[in-house]
Order: sequence, then structure tokens, then C-alpha cells
Amino acid sequence: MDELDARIVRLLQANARQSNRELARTLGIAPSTCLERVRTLTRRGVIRGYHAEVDLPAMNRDVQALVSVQMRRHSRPIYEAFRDAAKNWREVITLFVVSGEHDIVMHVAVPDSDSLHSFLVDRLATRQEVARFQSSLIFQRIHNNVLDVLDSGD
Amino acid sequence: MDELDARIVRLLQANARQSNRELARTLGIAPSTCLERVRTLTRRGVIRGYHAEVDLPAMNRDVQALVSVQMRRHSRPIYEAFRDAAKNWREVITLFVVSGEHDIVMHVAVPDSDSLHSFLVDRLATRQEVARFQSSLIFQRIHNNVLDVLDSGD
DNA sequence: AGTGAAAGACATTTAAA
DNA sequence: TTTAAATGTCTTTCACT
Repeated sequence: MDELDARIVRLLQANARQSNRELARTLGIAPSTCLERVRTLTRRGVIRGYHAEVDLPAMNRDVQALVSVQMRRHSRPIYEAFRDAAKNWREVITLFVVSGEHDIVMHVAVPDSDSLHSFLVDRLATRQEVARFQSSLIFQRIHNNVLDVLDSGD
Repeated sequence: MDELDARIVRLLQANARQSNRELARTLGIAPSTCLERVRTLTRRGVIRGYHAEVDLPAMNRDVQALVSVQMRRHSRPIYEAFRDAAKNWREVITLFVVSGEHDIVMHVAVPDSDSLHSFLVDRLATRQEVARFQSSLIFQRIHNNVLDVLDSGD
């Protein structure tokens, strides 16, 4: 993971669909070198995949919320059962398993506030694993790419 | 946004770097048709970009946390000043502006627990806009693609 | 809206430094 | 590791449906 690898990762995070040639041109290296670098990064698991970013409102998901869930008991089967159900709900964009006051935090996206209510009441409240939950509306969401390797020990 | 568009979005979310030809083959349409569809989806803002997914541990970010921040006062200049500072911090992967008990929730990723402590004490606690914050460690993070349009009214 | 054909651009392999 | 060259594949345009 040298400086060139870091630049490749940075550029592919910003635009994953640029051609290998364009990438190589930007970096000032030969296309074959660039291709080999990207392959190695992928083989080593540094690059995990490439994904299109979709606009949630355009997909009829105008309402977003963070929903924090507290389990009835902190046993593994309890939270695992809930997690495995929740990760298949189409409203859930990201699911975090966390420590602290709550056990699960979900980023959900739904068409409108009725759908959010229905999600909370029909999906969440009906689960036996769930003790309590609270939700907060998301007004804005800003994503950063992982730009630099912090304090690398290499 | 018909069924074909939805299938294109779904496939590009799963793998943004497959060739247009492969995409067309999967969908059973001509490459030129597929290209035009993707262009239209991009022009309409449904597809916002393509990004490489990076493995955080491989980038020396073994510790992740959700950090919830409460502002001193709920005025626009206060939270905007904080938000604009926070979105440039390299530890911050995603920043949510929310309603409810907290005003900002940040997903942060750092090398180790020392770095997390330093982030909380040196970056957060020193900000005048911040009244209180609490953090919870992330043990697992599961991301879902937006598979289907929910209850589309089209 | 969707298509096939054509031209040029690109990915990928290979041999060599 | 890196490269240039070569080959086969792909992107992209366009005339036509």
C-alpha cells in the first residue's frame, strides 16, 4: 500500500467507471501497470467492489431516518435473529450493530412519513426481540471517501 | 422509470464496473439501448455516480463508531459551522443532520481506540458549538442496495 | 424506444527490461 | 514491478425501424 495505491483507491472512490486508460493517464503510468495495481488491490481485499450511487428521492424515498433499537435481552440469538430479519427489509439502507445505549442503529429510507410510521409500528414494534426504539428524521446526509491512510505503520 | 430501468439500477448497484455489453446481455437488450438507458438515468439524476467500496480495516481503520452530537443552541449558524468543519475531518465517513435528541450523527472510522479518544477529546470537545456528545462502537455494518422502488405512484 | 453495423477506443496478455 | 506492442473486445455513433 504505497502512495500510488492510495491515489488509485482515491480516484476509484470518486469515479469507479472511468476507464483503466484514463486512470493510468491521470497517474502518469502505463495502462498495464495500472491494471495490475487495481487487480492486486482487489485480490488483497482493499477494494471490495464498485457500486452505483442512486438518488433516494428519485427512487421514491423522500423520507429518511435513523432508527435506534434496544433489544429485550443482550443474548446473541436475540440480536442475531433481529439483525437477520432487519437486513432483508427493503426500507433499511444500512444497519449498524453497536454497543452503548442501543444495540442496533438503522438508516432507513421510505416514500413518506406514513411509510415511516408503518415501518415503526408494523415491522419494528411487532418484533418480540425489541424492547424499545427511537427514531430521528434525517435532513441531510454527507458522505466522505476514505481519502488518506491514517498513520500507516508500513 | 420502468421495470427495465429498475433492473439496470439494481445491477449497477451490485457491480458498477461491468461492461455495458455484459449489462445488455444480462438484460436481453442491445448494447446501444442499454447505453442510452444508463445515460438517461444519469441525466435524470437517478444514478448519481459510481464508487469503489474500500475495506476500512485494510485502510488502517479498525475502529468504527457512531458519534451523536447535541448542539449548544439550535440556530442555523451554529449547526452549519459545525457541520462544515466536521465534513472535512478525515475520520468522518458519513455525517447525518438529524432531528430528535441529537442534531448530528457521525459515522467515524479510525485506526484504534486511542485515535477515537483523540477524535472525541481533541476534535469534538474543543468545538464551542458542541454541548454534549455520546459515542457507541460499531461491531458490524451491513449495507443494502436500493432494490426496488417502494409503492411507486407512477 | 430499440436495433445492427462500423469505427475508433479500450482491456488484457505477453515478452522483455 | 514496469513497460510497449499486439490482439481481441468493447464503447459509441448513426442510419433505420
